[in-house]
Amino acid sequence: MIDLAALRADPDFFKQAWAARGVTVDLAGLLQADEGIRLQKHSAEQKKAEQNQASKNIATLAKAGGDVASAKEAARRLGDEAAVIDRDREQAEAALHQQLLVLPNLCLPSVPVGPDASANRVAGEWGTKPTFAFTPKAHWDLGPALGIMDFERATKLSGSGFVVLAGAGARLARALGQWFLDTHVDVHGYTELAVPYLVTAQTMQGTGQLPKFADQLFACKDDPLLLIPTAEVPVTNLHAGEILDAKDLPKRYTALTPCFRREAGAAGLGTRGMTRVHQFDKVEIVWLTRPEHSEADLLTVRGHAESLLQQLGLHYRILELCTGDTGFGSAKTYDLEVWSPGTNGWLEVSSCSTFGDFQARRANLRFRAPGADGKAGKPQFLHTLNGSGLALPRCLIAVLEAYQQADGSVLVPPVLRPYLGGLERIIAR
RNA sequence: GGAGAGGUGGCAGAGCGGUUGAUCGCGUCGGUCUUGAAAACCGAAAGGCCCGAAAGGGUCUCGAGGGUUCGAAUCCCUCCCUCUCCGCCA
Repeated sequence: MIDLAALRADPDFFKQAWAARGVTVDLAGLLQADEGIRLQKHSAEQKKAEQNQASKNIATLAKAGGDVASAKEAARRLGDEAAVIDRDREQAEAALHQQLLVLPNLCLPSVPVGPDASANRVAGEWGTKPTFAFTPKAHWDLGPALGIMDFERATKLSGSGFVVLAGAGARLARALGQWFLDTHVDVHGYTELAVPYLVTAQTMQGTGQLPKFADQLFACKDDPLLLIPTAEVPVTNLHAGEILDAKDLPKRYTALTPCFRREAGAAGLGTRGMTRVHQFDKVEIVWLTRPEHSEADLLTVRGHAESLLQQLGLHYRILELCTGDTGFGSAKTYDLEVWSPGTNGWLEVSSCSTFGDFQARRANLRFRAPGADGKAGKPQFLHTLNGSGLALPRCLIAVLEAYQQADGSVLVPPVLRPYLGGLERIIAR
């Protein structure tokens, strides 16, 4: 949610920032609605102030034994008048609120301006593309051949867009998740959380999935709960409505959860294999931090995700998303894309973003820092960040394809072997 | 799912329908005292919004939403949550 007071103060700034994202907003309409609401609020409050005063007078008058009938009538009228104005105002406010909820965040000045993904900037590259003395296979051939990946039976169970992992494949996926989590906790210093996978609509609104992206969420039939599309949702909302102490910031959490995504609009999911599925596991890292640190913290988050890819020995590149490709709530995003030799393309395995105070406003995430005078300062919105660290299926794909051998077997990256009981090579069986 | 109890400020816990946005205590912060600390004493301290350059003024908030009333933390209704007991269950 954007700051309405800031919009009021400098509409042109917002207009330009939204234009950079390719969004046109009816600023005049917003400001007019805002102005009207504030006028209504003021006049209703004046009526209420008069009514409150009248009520006090009635109390003293009644104690003195006077006749209060006409005073009551006058007070009632004031109350009724205030109620009429309030009703109108509440309607206008709700309408304005709905408009604000679907407005995207502004990008930071450092974000490259551009219309779409073609304008994203490659901000770095690590490692080199592996070379093969044979033609490397794609994971959708490799996996089934090794007996560790079963698309047909998954379709039987759940329809298209699902996968069953078996044997060493299932264990390799689990190994990735465990190792990601352990690294974040033991090396990077995160606090691990195990969170609900079903959350309320309000929680979804806090991080920005609702109301705009309702068609991407799985919902329960008989309960008002929704399946999380990422751990970002429950983790970022963990402290919703709270005022945190500045000395407790930054809060740094990590969690491994399944992610459920309808991928509506991606006809047939658009891709073969398990690059895009309705359910996948992901380790997420989330920061709640002080506003002045958030842009620097974003690089730290990205670094934590990168270190995993480096230790896995996977070639990857860093994309700095342009204004037109930056997600709805994000102020700045880096994507990490890993090289997939089997498909000769890049796979997004991580997206690291700072949201500024956009989510904090929605979820009412605040902190209190000591003021200049040493006294407790006013509560203020904190900043939220998150990054995938990392998404499991595409890492699994990259590992299988990059570590495949001429005989169809796959070497296990050394860093994962302890999690696979020492297994060094996955062989068809 | 059934029965009962309850939801008040960081915590604990009062609160006849009328200066109660809220007693007291603990904790927190500032100060006095002290070499320093503790103790003691003094003092400060909820949040949102509106008007205002500011000073200040106003309004709303005692789980949420409605209702009764001139006036609701206090009365009524609905919902949510917590606790205890029972049932079911990984």
